[in-house]
Amino acid sequence: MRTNIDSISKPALRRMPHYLNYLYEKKNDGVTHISSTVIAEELDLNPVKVRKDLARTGVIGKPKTGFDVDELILNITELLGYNNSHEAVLVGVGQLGRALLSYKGFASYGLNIVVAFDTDESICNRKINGKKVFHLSKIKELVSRLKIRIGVITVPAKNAQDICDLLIESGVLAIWNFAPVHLKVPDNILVQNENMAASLAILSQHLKEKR
Amino acid sequence: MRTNIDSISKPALRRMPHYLNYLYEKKNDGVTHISSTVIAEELDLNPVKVRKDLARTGVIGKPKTGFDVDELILNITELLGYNNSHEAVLVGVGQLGRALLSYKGFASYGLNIVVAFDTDESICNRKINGKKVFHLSKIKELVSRLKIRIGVITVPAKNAQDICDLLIESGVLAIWNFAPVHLKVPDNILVQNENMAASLAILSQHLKEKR
DNA sequence: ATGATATCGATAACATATTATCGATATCAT
DNA sequence: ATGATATCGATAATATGTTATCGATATCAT
Repeated sequence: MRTNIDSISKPALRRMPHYLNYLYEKKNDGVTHISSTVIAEELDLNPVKVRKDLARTGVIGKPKTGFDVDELILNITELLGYNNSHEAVLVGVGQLGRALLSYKGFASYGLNIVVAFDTDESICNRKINGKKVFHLSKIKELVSRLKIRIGVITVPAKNAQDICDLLIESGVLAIWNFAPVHLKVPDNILVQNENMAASLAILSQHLKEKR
Repeated sequence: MRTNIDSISKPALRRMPHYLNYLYEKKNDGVTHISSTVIAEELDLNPVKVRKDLARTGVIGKPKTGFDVDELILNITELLGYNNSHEAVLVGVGQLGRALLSYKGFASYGLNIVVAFDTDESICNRKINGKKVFHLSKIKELVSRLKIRIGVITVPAKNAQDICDLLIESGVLAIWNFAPVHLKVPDNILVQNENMAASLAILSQHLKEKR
């Protein structure tokens, strides 16, 4: 059994950003302390689960008062690595790629897409939201020189594996994959699939059950 | 204990589109039969898990031969409701909204975004990818008249709850939420959060563990 | 035909995640 | 000060999801 002190379950980790959003809202409303009960209520979670998650951040709550909002925000932000921002590159400047490049919100999540790549000459050497688009042939040189660790894949399914390989060759350690394919990678590389189809499956199932 | 014959776990459901993609690839390569072992190998899953998932589709495999690819494709497609397409509306025609409107791929997932809404007059009454953008004030009338059941929310966080309420009032049963907030909804309504921040959390954690 | 083998499908063991229970403690009202 | 109460945090119970085991069966080679 691996009881790493630093290990945190993926489900728990995925909940953290939710807590953070919620806490920011509350802080904005002038709230300084909040109980796990209330959080659970408003986020439709089990209070015990919330307490467990929050305990994981190292913040300790006070009976009758709850947790210090600022302290929670600080620790969750730290835990999620939103402070020390990660630089990333994006490959595939289609509609979706463009949307992600234009999205200002990633900064607050500690992600900073610094450059993009595409094979289409007509898009290259432009800027989108201040980020320059290079031809794919430049990727290895740039990624390794800039020591980029995250690659975002927004190319068509059929090209995704090749791009993935290229990214890993260039030194990328984690891949955010928007292409609907399973990517083959070495053990030490993480692939996070952004899985629209899977979400749709759940929506569709819900509608089926309603009928 | 609820042992509904029709119930399928969410994790399993989320895996289904993966199988489907993979099976299409294989079919394309001329493969007619495939074993759970091979699928598991290539998708980095446990073979038993694959068998369980496939069993859930109703297809029965043959020892030594494996499962019939066409049959699997058919049944999974059915299970996921990709045949009887669901019509949806999208609210919030910003960068992301536009990208989703332009994405042709949803059709094959049984999702059809038919119209979009926004409050910005300057975007209204145009078409994006053949889908007309209406002013938000028209939403209730249109959604209820067209009997739309799915709403896609791509508005800023602060407006999301209001839009959500509006959609539900108009008769929507399932919501695909891209705004980073927790939406409060009645029990019978499903919210599927597309959770970029959560995915980023996992990426970031991986990088932290590498260091 | 017969035996070897790949594969299935069912059951059981295990791991993980969620929920329930309960004693301890800080705050608040009296 | 004192007692009532909300809340925490630890431990236990449950549920869910994953993995292992194993007998049964269809195919293939001899």
